[in-house]
Amino acid sequence: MSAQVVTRFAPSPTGYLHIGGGRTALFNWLYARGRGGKFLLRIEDTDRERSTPEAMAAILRGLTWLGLDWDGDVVSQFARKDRHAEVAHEMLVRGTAYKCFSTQEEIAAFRAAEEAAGRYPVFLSPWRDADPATHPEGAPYVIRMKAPRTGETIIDDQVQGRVVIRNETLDDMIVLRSDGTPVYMLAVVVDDHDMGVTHVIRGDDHLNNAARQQMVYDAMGWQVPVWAHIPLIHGPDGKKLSKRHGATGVEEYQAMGYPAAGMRNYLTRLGWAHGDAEIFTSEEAMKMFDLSGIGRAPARLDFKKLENTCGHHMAMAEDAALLHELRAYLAAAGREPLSEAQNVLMQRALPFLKSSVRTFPELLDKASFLMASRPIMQDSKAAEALDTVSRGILKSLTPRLQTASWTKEALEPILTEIAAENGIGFGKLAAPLRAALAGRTVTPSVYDMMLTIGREETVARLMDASQ
RNA sequence: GGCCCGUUCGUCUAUCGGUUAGGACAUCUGGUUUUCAACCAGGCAAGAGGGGUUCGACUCCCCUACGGGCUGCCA
Repeated sequence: MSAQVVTRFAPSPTGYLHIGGGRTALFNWLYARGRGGKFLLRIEDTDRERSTPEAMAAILRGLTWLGLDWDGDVVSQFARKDRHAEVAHEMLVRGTAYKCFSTQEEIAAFRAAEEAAGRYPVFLSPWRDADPATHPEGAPYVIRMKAPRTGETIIDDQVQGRVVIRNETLDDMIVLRSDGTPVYMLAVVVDDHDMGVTHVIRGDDHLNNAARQQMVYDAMGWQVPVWAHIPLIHGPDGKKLSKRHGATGVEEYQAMGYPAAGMRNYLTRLGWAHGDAEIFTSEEAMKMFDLSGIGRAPARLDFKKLENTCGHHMAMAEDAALLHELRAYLAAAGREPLSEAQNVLMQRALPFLKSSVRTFPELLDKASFLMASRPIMQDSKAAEALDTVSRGILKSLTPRLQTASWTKEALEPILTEIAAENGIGFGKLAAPLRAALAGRTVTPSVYDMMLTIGREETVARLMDASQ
């Protein structure tokens, strides 16, 4: 019987949810959900200077949009500071940590001297093995971990493999500051242990830190979690993803109109693979996802593929869910909401509209014929299609539409007949029809449009255009 | 500077010592079509460089180059 899997996502609330962070959260979610485990959320807000409630709210919004639900309450790391301090003092008792009275000036001087001598600037505290009797009374101190000076620390990473770090390159890191507050490196370990985290899946910028953290686990006699350090996401030019590449925040992608399911699929495949699987639902991804499928090289963002993936998910989506997400998009992008009438028409049009669009803006563009209201304004190309002859044809068409039953089967013969009577191909008839119905030359099928807006509106638009 | 990680088509990747190095996106060509898409068929396209190990290396080892990360009383 194996213990339940517990993963977590632990962002710092210093800004919006970064796309890389979103993917890290996604991997943790997928791994836990696919194994009946728990996915926890912890906010690393110990840096009081940079942490803001706005940032925390933005991160939660980002995760929610991505569809990543977490178990239990959000844990505040700052709120657990007493527990962290307690562990630091327990390390003191165990003899795996010590009080260090060195001032920052002394440390800086030590480092400068080491560097000048061409050695590693690793600080070696003179208080490491000092007799407590020699401790200065009432002087401020930090608690440092008594890290092994020799040998090596081995991180058995599920993605990076066996990483060996020589202990001499690591210093006795501070676990508790002189003001009694814990340092991140201690807080993560204590929190992960207390929360029962079994698998730590995070960015590989923490790979080196893992060695230090593992020392804390060892010092406390706690079980080390399974490590999985995933590569960061890069911009299209291969450099670290930053603002100049465009969108880096998850919420920006929502505002650009990418469907969340497509975003999840794309992000899952970015840096992870399972054979030739490309398009899949989250449920399928949960079944397939495993740590061994994660690549070791950083991946670049490719908007073309993102769009393509989103296109598949648009087509796969259920109409009701898609309509719901469309309205959420409109709100997120600050666009005008659908009117009652537009909502009804949209429901009718979604089945054929969704099959050929990638994003919500594209969907709305294809739906412009139902978003517009009379009189329909023609763009220049559409106006060209409405020459005198065409207007006459449209005019002769309207009486027949009045009596036809409103199905594609019934309309098709009427339109082909009209085209034949006028000695033109169907294509020549479709152009002015498009212009009259949508005001453009690029539109969905004329039948789909007519069926969507209905007989009355169709006839009215044709009459308008034939004037 | 030191330490750690990485490098297969333009991009995401498969391969886990023996393959015509496969798939997807993009791109190009053709087909279909009432327009744009979508769709269908096909084409182009890759193991960073150099040394080893081996009967045989994209796969294992070393060096170099390039990219990234860490090196804080930040997280």
